[in-house]
Amino acid sequence: MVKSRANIKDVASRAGVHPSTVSRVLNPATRSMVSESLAKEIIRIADEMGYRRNPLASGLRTRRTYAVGVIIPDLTNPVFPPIVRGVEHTLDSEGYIAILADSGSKRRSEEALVENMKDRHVEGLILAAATRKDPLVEQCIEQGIPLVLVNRTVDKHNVAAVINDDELGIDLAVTHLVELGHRKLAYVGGPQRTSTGYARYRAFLKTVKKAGIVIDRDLVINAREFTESAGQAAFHEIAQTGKPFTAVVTANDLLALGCFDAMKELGMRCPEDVSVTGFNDMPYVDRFVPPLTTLHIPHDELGAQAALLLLERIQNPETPAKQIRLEPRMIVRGSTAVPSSQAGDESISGRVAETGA
Amino acid sequence: MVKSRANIKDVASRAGVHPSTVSRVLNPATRSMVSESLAKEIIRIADEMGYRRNPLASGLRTRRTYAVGVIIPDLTNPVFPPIVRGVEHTLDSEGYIAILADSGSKRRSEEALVENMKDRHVEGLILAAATRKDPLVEQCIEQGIPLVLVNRTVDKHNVAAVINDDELGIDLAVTHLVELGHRKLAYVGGPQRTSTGYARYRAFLKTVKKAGIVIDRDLVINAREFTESAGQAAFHEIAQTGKPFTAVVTANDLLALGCFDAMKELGMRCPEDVSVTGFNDMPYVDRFVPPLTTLHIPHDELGAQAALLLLERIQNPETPAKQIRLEPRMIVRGSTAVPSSQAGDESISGRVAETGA
DNA sequence: TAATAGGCTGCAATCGTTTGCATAGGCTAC
DNA sequence: GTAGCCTATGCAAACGATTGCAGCCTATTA
Repeated sequence: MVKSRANIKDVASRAGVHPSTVSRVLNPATRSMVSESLAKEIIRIADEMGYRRNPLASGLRTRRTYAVGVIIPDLTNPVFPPIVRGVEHTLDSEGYIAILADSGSKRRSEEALVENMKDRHVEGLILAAATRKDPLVEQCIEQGIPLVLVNRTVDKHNVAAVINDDELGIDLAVTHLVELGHRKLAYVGGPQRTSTGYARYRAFLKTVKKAGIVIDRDLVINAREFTESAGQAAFHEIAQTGKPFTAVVTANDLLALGCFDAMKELGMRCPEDVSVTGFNDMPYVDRFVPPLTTLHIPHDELGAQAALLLLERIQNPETPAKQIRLEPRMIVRGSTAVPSSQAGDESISGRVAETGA
Repeated sequence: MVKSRANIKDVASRAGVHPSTVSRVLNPATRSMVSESLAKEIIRIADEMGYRRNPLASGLRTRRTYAVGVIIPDLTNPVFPPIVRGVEHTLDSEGYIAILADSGSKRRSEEALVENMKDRHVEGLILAAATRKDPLVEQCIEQGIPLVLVNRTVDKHNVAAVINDDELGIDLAVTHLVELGHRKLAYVGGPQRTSTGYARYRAFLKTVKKAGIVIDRDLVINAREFTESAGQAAFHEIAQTGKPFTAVVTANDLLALGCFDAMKELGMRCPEDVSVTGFNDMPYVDRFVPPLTTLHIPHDELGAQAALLLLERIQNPETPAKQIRLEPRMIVRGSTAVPSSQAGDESISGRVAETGA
């Protein structure tokens, strides 16, 4: 404000050349057009004068902003900060900035946010909260906005995304429980409108069949939200069937926490009565009682890869829409254990009946 | 990219007027210059054509970007997401965007980030990680960049900030403990280079004196970082003195968690042997063992107020630099209790000696 | 030695808006 | 009826950078 920076014209007149020459020197792609000695001199002068390119002017002319929009459903959900950080660091190292929008409060629709981003001429968009059939995603694609999904994806395969390998994750969890000796498994899943909720649910059914275990469908509940209270309600619903189970696979740490809550209310102990696995490895789940056995997702990496993929697609819009799947890692903690000998029938269903009545 | 939006010239020619007239109509401040009927007609046409102002062109001319930079030390520290969310929501509702930068990885210095923001012509800056004497802050002020600190502030009073009332918070914690009957208090503080670390430390000494309690200075340790391991180390250091204490006031939840860890290592129980208070009320501290008694800070509100304050200062740079202090709220949970009768001397120091040897 | 090629640099238009100034009416007032 | 004023609009110059095109100068070649 006080004194505006030197502009390209200032540099030019100081160097005794035309502004266009300065522009060419300062632009790596066109630098070779200018004789080396002059280029060096101009660079020296520009540095000396503290010249910095004005991105507004430059962007106006070139229609590039070196900005991408990042839309997050809820930044206070501990899954997203590391993703955002990964995205931001990667973007920054490539000279891009991240315009962050949290669509959390329903005050504003995601459409409005995307519209806003478009107005700002972002060069691409990273969406962390797509649903399986997301009209917003369709819209972006139709409009030709480079788009990368992260964390969740859509059913159609023609959109770039960086996600977790849900099937592998569930497989690891189920295998872990089976190896401990569990045979009667329950499942608390997430909303089927999300790719994670859906994929983990499908994976559970598939993995379990592969392991030769027959699942009682009454012990499989998909919650409507990935929240503690939804997990709690789901566990109660499962317990209320009175059917025996020694372990619960959940699709998300928060759901697992909800299960903990429900178990406490029902007087059940984890892992003695029922083992529980989570998904995500949120911060501090190792400090809960019991420490949660869960699947670690490299969220930073998810974000970094998403940013990279987006930049690639910005460079070359014809790049086919890759789907990158990162591997989760099983973290065994205290919420899973060998099923207790008398586990199963009477002990659990008895307790439940007691409380449920 | 496919088809570029209608621009002001398109709208003008469709309306049969000069672009400047359209510009005036579309700008609330100059709308009254144009006859009402024509204005209405132009607006209709602009809407119909889906006209959207090009912020690059507009910004180039007006030197406004409606963008502010938000610099966060580490987004994965649970304190910051709600702040960022508060900031972002408020900015958005005023037509501004948030350019987020996480200075976490030391790869890039904060100076570089600020420089970057300046290059991007942000209209102001929100800094969440100032130290008490922050050269960066000085630099921003010198350069006349509207600046608001949030979460932490600097010693000088001429800079706008939205922070927590640290003194009140510590007062609440100490009062709570004293009311429970504690007299022998220890303190685990944070880095004195931060305003929070410093203010809480000063507040502790002051409050304790006010309460007529004499503090053994060996039981007061300021950790170098606000981390679990630093808290753990500090607690060990305190315990190693062998001096009696029944409660520890900490300057931060992470430090408190570190104390939990150290106590576990020393075979001490919380709250039976020693009560612990935290500061921040991070998510999930209610699920730890024991659930942490701490001070809740309205972080969203902190962020929202900071954004508001910044916008105000952008509007009118002459606005005096207000410091807004939000009140923390005491949340009593399981980590504090009445001191046990035999608490203090032998029991604790005995245990410590045992382990420490 | 003259023609030509090619490498450097300058020229000027352009990106889309904004805004000080000019001007054309219509109106009031004398 | 005309001078003067006010209002509504147009004009054109910015804002700062980029880039196709033109032109100059040097070097190469015949």
